[in-house]
Amino acid sequence: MAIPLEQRRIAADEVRLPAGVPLEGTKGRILQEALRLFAERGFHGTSIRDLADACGIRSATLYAHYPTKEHVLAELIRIGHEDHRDRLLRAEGADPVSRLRAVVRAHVLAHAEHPLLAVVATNELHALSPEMAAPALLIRADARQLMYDILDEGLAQGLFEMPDTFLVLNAISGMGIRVANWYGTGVPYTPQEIADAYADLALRVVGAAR
Amino acid sequence: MAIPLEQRRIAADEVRLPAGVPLEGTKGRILQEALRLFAERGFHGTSIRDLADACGIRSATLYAHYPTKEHVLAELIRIGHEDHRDRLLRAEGADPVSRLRAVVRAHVLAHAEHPLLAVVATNELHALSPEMAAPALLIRADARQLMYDILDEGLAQGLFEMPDTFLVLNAISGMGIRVANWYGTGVPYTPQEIADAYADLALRVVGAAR
DNA sequence: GTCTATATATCGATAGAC
DNA sequence: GTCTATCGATATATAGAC
Repeated sequence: MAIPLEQRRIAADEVRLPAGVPLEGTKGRILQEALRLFAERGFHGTSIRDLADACGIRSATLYAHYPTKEHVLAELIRIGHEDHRDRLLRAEGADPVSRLRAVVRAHVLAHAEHPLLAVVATNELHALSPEMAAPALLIRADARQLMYDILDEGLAQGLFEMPDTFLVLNAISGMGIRVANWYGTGVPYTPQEIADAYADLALRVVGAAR
Repeated sequence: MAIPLEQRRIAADEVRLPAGVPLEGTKGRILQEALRLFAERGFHGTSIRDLADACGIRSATLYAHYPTKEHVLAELIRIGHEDHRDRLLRAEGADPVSRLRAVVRAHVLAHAEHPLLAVVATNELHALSPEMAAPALLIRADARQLMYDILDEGLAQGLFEMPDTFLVLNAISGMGIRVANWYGTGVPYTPQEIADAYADLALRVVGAAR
């Protein structure tokens, strides 16, 4: 029986990876099918044979491309975190208001344009060994600091008016993260529209004078 | 090796269930250990032997209390959704502004006071069969409608000013859901303080005149 | 209700032929 | 690089004694 849309971890169907990720050949196929299955069922809910079946190969063939199942997950999580980081680093603005707008847009776009990847990166990190998870944790810490800097600067310049930086950062971050879960089939907005709307909401949250 | 805090799915440590849930005896012990393990590692990442070991019993003994592992998860998800629903139903207010404040407070409190339960209810629903997931889906739909009604009424009365009800609802809902992931050890706020702060943020998000 | 013992299926991963 | 075949470990769940 098909799982109802509301029960799924993700509303999106389309399997998509950021530009530059090699999709050719069996290795690319494995990565895409792993993305779909890990997003839908989780890492531990997907067997090596589920993955091989989805790729149209035998399970032993997987090991010609990846040393273990965990390495496939680690690769997806690396791609997801690097894509998110690169988007944030490209987000620029002349002042805290426009910087916050740009960063929130980038954050939301990452989750709306690659929802499966974002769900895996967010929700399956715990399945990695601490050694394999470490690079993603560094990227996360940088992203967090980047957002803190914007909020602090907006406060210092008297542009923002917030009850608490920590809580506001978590609120803005969290509402973007959840986009990956609900954006997909049947949602009548483009990722750009959602990003724009959420950037406006973030500016309200920080109390930016408008 | 212990998993670093930042890699965990949850920051909270304390295993707690809502008032009224029976905790006595082996059955209560199983429920509490399952809550801890399913929140930390996920349903598919927890074996029946992991659970039995945590309870200090043999795996066969589990089946004297629950017919399958899935039934243990279903029970936790039922408790989580019913607690959340009951909190929302108790949230009252004379006008849309105070109703929204009360509902957001209740939503956030549910996630901050029972973060493990909320993480399991939110993130492991997909692991249930559609039949066992159905009751939770009904409760979710009701909660969503309840929030929609408040936003619509606030708009109709000219108290709120929003770009889009759907996006705003998802934003407010999402920032509360994520509280379950980050609230816990080392966070220097009480659930009440977070709930109050997030209620203020939600009022900013809906553009409530203040 | 809890145990020992085990049935049966599936797990991740490997060996070796082609 | 892909296959067939299989290893050894582990999965969920059950049978039957106490």
